[in-house]
Amino acid sequence: MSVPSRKSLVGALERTADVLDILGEDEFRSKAYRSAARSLEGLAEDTPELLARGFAGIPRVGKSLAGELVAFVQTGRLAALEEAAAQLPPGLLDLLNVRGLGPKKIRALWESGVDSLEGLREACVSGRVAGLKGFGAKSAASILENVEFVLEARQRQHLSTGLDVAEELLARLPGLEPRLAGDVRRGLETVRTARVTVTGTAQDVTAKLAGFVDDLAPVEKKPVLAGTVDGVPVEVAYAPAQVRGALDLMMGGSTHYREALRATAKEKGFDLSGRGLKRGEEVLSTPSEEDVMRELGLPYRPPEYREAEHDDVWPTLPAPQELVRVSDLRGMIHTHSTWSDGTASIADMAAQALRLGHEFLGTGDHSRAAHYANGLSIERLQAQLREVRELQAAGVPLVAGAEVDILEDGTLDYPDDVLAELDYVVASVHSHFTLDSERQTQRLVRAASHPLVTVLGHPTGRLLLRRGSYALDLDAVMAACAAAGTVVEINANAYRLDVDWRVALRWRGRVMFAINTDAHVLGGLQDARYGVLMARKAGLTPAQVLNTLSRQEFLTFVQKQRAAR
DNA sequence: GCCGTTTTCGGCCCGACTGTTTTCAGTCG
Repeated sequence: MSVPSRKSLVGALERTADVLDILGEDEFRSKAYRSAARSLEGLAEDTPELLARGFAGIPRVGKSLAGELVAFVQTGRLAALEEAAAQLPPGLLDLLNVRGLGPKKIRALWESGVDSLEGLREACVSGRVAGLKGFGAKSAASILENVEFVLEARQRQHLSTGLDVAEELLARLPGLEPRLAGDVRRGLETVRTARVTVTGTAQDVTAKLAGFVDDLAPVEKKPVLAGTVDGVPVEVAYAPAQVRGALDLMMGGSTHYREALRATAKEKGFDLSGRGLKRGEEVLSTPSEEDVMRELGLPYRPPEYREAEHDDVWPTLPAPQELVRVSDLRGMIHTHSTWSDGTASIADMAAQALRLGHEFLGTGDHSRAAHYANGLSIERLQAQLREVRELQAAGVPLVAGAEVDILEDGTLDYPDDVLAELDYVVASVHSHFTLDSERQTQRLVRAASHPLVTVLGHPTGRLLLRRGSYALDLDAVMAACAAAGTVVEINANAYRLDVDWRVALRWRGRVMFAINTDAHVLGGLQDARYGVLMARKAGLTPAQVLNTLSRQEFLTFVQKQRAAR
């Protein structure tokens, strides 16, 4: 049995909290599990180091939980979770993903006979939900809509999840030249399957993955083995070296691109499939994707640009080697600390950013309206500012900022004279998600046009696989950013990836973007990777990304931006 | 379940919104 990653420990603790909530246990007990999960998430060490010290000395993890975690690592079972989960139908926890449903409502639904998403959909349609105590026609309609969203989303994973699994596969397939394929290779924001390709045979793959991939089995008529890892669908496609190029192309997706390429090949008298490029009965030698394209007389299209949205524009976009990379990011701006709802101090966040090879950190804690996130009053903001200036004097490369709430009317949560003291300002929406499109648009346009706003944070508020954008004319907001010289955030958190890369692709060259992690924990700074993948799909070069500037250049940029307004 | 501590047990983030109620429970950020 493999050692569970720290991420799966976090997942197990969160799941325990969810189950306890639905069972109606002491809410503070479940909160303890949840805050222990947050605490583990924020650590830099992984499971072996934590096990070595018996999970001792971790904030919010006491003797009892430390013991449970040790047992979990050793046996793969979390006693508290198994005991609690045994009392629930297995499909019931999926209801937690439905917006508007919390533990209490889920319990009520369960008591009325609902035990799965499908059951809930049926109960909404039949009118049973609307008749339940505490529910009504409006909530039944909204629940139905959200259930459909979740049922659709259930087919997909966040990019971070898919990449974690796919990279674990790569590590377990040494000697077979393993490479990423499919959605994870193209860096799509959500993925259906964690897919890799190898040079070899089904036997080679099986020998290396037995015991790691569950239910590993051949896919009919394809050179592919499929299974699951932690419930995530995986596929490993294999081919001899001579046809590896065709395999990589065909397993590289998207479906749209693959089908178009097959059709073009057919027109030219070829047959292209995962088993190779054929002309008549002859299988052509195509060890690489480039070889296939050369035989077909077609230009090579980089994986980043293989979505339908790229069809008309990709030849005009920069070559992959010109696109922004993680190593181009010099500043990690829009980050949180213990001053608001982060788990690490400013000094620790800065040290971590430097360890990761970046040059400076920008603070960006929540403003006073964000009570739930321990948002900073003006007095606390100014105290934080003093701490930042002291750290700067001690040589820590920082810039001082804040993530300031955009209020309902589009004004900001701090007065201008306070904002002016900051080195930069990120303005974000965290409330009033349900305004109609016209008011929401006016609100964001007003904020984006504010003379002291540097960056518009996560512009649509979407949470991938959970909820879409609030109602909004996004192009009107982007136009306002272009007019005011306001930078648009590509929030790199794998659950947001907001603004969408398709929008960035469309507005590329007209507005500047910032790839921001919005990190609340030390490990969150590494999410920059996902934002970079989005920026690459949008065809962005370092010059189009604000935080590729040095600290001094960044400060100069903000000064010029303010002066121009 | 964790924490801080008056070292044994009480407190644990909180205001706004929604849809249901008929004064509020549940959810969200």
